[in-house]
Amino acid sequence: MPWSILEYLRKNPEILRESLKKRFMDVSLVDKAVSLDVEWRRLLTEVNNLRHKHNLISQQIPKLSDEERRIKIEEAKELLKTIESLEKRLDEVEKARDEILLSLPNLVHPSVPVGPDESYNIPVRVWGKAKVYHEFLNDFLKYTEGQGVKMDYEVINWRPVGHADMLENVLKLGNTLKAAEVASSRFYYLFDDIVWLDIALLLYAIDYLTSKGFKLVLPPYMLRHQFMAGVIDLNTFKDAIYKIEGEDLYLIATAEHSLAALHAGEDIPEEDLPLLYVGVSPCFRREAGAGSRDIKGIFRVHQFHKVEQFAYTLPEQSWEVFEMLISNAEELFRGLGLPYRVVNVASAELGSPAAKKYDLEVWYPAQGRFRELVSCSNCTDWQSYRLRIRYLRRKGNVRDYLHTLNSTAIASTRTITAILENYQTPDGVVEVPKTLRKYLEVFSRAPKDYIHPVRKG
RNA sequence: GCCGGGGUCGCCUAGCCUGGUAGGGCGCCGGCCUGCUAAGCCGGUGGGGACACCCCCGCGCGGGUUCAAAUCCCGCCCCCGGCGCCA
Repeated sequence: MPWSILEYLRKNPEILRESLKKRFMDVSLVDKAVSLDVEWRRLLTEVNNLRHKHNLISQQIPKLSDEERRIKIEEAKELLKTIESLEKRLDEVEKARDEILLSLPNLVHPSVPVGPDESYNIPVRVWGKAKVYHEFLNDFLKYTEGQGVKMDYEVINWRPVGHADMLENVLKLGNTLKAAEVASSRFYYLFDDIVWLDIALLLYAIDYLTSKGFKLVLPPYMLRHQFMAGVIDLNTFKDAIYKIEGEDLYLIATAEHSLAALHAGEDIPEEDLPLLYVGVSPCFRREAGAGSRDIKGIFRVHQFHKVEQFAYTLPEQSWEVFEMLISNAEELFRGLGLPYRVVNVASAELGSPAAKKYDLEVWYPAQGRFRELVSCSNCTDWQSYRLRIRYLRRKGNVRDYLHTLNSTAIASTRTITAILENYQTPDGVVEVPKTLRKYLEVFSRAPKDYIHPVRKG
């Protein structure tokens, strides 16, 4: 039972209340869970005692004479009626308790800034030299020095074209209007050089992480409800997840989901930990709560490709691995030459599974703001409890829930938008980041140095 | 999709027909013994509640029959083999 949340519920519910407060959630959930748990334990003891009585009678029956047997069977039947009604009550209480328990978010780590929205995110690091259009200079300084970090920049006097216009109207290598007609909005057709770019970005991330010892995985793109529910919370389910009609299958919104399910129900020997995986998959997202935000272009779409880092660790390793995952992501973006800041995400923006989250946000010169390209979370034992994944320590026969972590390595379409804004020149040409060239060289028709706008014929 | 075989406490396996407290082997943990190791012996090795004794639940999952289900019945999942279909 050493799931941290259940343990605190019984031993120190105040910790849970504090954590819910930090997330700006209803604290009364804890009190409900505590009283239901007390009631559950009381009923369980009562039922167990009666079941014991019934077992004793059952065991006597085969040894008795016919006459005595009839009497005992009647007695057992009477007892069963009482047990059944109590069991029904026990079952109800247990279901009610578990429903609350499974709806509780992870405990917020002490180092997480407390705040109701993303404006409370705290920048922890910056890298690179941002191209800042003079009209955006105030905003840029607000997001950097205004929040306590100093970032290198150069002021430019031409306004870059937004990524959506670059794709659709300047390079003419994407068609979201036709995709909207045949699929719906937030879908896209991409062509030629942008497709090569998508592939090269994936290869780049896969190459980097496998060379660091991560095990490469091509996972299932769909999961059963039971396993999906083990990885995400109800809100994510509602807003992000597509269901296959008529089947108990759900499209993954990230390889994280399949990678977390990879060891569901298993006990992993401690000497095998940490387990480091790099998954590559398409990601499907309903974006149900997004309204008309980022409706243009391919920044926020229903499907994209992503290379994902996933780790299973011992509880005492997870914070160290957490820093390792974000630094891997940072290294990838330094390789791409995209200027970024890393923020420690505010408590209310964490999402239920995470105890702490870093976002890596790249500077977008045409939009004049930082935008999230990487999300790195330590889910501690929140997912492993639901999926029943434990580590096994032979010394002392310890079996306990391990920690799971996940982080984007590279999400293809969003990274392409960042390249389109950061690598464009005033004449509409987009330079290909040098790191990607080795992954493009092998293809005869892939772009090598520049992506040029189509000339009007 | 159809037909047949199967799923037992980490692994292997007995029990199922003929209902009556789930047994054995291996591995692992702890102890005893021993100059050390090995062997040998003893105990433990699924979940939960009280945590001192103890008790309940657990044989792929979910129902049913019964005083009593690993065992009988129904539905589902997965694995193996055959047939069909297929990139």
